[in-house]
Parts: sequence; C-alpha cells; structure tokens
Amino acid sequence: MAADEERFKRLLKEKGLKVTGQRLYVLEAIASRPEEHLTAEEIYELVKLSYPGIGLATVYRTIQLLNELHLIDRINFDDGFVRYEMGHAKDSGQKHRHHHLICLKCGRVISFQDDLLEELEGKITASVGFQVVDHDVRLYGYCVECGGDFIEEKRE
Amino acid sequence: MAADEERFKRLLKEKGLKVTGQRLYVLEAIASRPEEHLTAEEIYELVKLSYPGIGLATVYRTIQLLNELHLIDRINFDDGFVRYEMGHAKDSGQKHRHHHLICLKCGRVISFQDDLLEELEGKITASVGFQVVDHDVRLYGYCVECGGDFIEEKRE
DNA sequence: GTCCATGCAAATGATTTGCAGTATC
DNA sequence: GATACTGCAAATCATTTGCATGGAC
Repeated sequence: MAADEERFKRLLKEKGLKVTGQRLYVLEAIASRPEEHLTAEEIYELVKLSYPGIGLATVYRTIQLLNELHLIDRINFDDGFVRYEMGHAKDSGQKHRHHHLICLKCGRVISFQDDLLEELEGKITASVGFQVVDHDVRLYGYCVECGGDFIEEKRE
Repeated sequence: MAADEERFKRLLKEKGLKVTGQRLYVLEAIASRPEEHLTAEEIYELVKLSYPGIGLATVYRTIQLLNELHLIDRINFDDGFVRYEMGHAKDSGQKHRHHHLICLKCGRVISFQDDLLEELEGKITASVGFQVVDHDVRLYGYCVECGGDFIEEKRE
C-alpha cells in the first residue's frame, strides 16, 4: 500500500502533476479493499470517511488518472457501474492477470488466478496471427453459498 | 434465419405476446450481420432500411425481449455501448460459447471457438466449490493487419 | 506567482419509461 | 373488442465537463 502510494507520487511528479490529499485518499480507499471491485460511488463514500469535503467529480477524475497510470484496473460487469480494483499489470510485478468467478445468484465476485490461458494464447497466435497481449476471463455460475458445492458436499 | 424467426414467433405466442412487423425486422437485422456485434443504434439504422417508421425505443424494447428469450446475446466491450449478436446458447444447438479477440489498435472484434476452458472449469469447481455454468473470454492484442503476425518476424 | 486541481452545477449520452394512439389476436 | 405494442417525448442515471476558486510547487 505504502509502496503503491510512493509509486503514485513518483509518477505524478514525473508527469508534472500535483500530489494532493484527495488523490492519495482515493488510492488509499481502493487499496484498503483489495478483494473488492468498487464503483466510483463506493470509492467516493470511502474517501469521505477520511476526507469529507471531496467532490464526486474529483473521485472520477482521480480514478481515471490512476487507471491511466496502471495503478488500478477497470472492470465492467455490465451491471450499470464501472468498477475498479488494485492493478495487476505486468509492470507492477504481478505476472498474470487474475480472472473472475461471478455468482449468478448472489452477485458475489471471486478472483482467482490460473495460467491455463497461456496455452490458448499460443494457439490463437499460431492459427489466426493475432498477437495476444492480455486477456479477461469471467466464469459465471454458483458459489458455494448459493449451491455450488455439488461435488464435495462439504463446504460452507 | 428463417429458423430463428419461427422460433421467435413460437416463443412470442407461448408467452401471449404479439407478433409484429417491428419485432421480426429487428431479429432479421441482427441475423443479417452474423459476424458483427451491433449496438442498439446500429440495429435501429438497419431496421429503418426496411421499416423506416420504427422508433428507437421499440428497438431497445425488442432487443431486451430477444435477449430474455436467449435468441440474441448481449456483450459489453466497455466502449460506451452495449452490443448484441445472434445467440449461441446451449439450448439453441450450439455447444460452446465462442470468445472474442479484440484488437487494441483498430478495435476489430474477431470471434473464435475453443474448448480449452472446459478443463479450467473443472479445476475451479474442484478447488473452490464454485459451479461454473458459462464463461466469457476476451483476448486483447493486435490483429494481423495491425501487426499481429509477429511470428513471421515482420511487425511494423 | 503560476498552473494545476478541486468542487459545484450544468451538460452529456445511452437507455428507460409514461402515455395516448394503434395494431394484433 | 380487449390487450399488448408502438412512437414520441420526457425522464433517468452514471459519468463528464465548464468555470471560478483554492492549493501545490
């Protein structure tokens, strides 16, 4: 988290932009919920806890900036909101993008990681000549709480 | 196409809904562009060619209906428009959902099919207890025209 | 002091909805 | 003839933008 903040400050300075309290609080809010996929409104509410005076427009502008700097990732689950989570870009140390399991009943989103797509990417490049550089995988189904444990019978 | 139309008519009757010219033209428009991922506005323009008097709201309402009936699929590429394409649901005969290759340079979207995810789905179910019923895979990169054939050693 | 950033309010733009007239069954 | 459907215009709602003020450097 502190590492993210340092990175953010450095990038801002490199680009001649200013380090402001609002910007740092927005990043902190997103970093404080590493497992969630927050909407702009949710981030706004979180930031208001520590910086009540912030405006929603500032949150939108900061989110956009953080996304451009690859500090956060943008996800659209097609539910009417664009969501954001801490970045997993290659240049941020993480090797592979993670994927999402989306429960069709309760809407919960679980993240997971897997390298299986490497193989698929190779096949695609070889057969269609399309050079894959990134991917986005979503699996829809039912989580354990909603009846997904039909194999083991013992999860809760 | 004719098969889709018959199916549509049957489903409408089953639900006590009415078969109207507008509805048939909307389905026909989408079916006429099987390789594309049309926006509501694009469908509207297509339908106006054969049915000039149609209203945009009717197109939106019909699209929603077709989607609920699983005759068309909804896709959101997060570019500001929701898009639609002919359905590939299991109950429509197709066995596997297809995926999308999205060119980061020209924006072209290429569809492809692959069964590799079956394996991944099994792993997920076994390890997390999440029962996967559907998936959505998007691969981002560069198409052949935009420099994707890097295997042949001649990018840009 | 110079710009950049902020907050507010107004604007945008895709999609939805209310309603009165119209078409299907 | 009853009811569902349509077209139009107005409403909605997340997100963006204009502008005057305030803050970072």
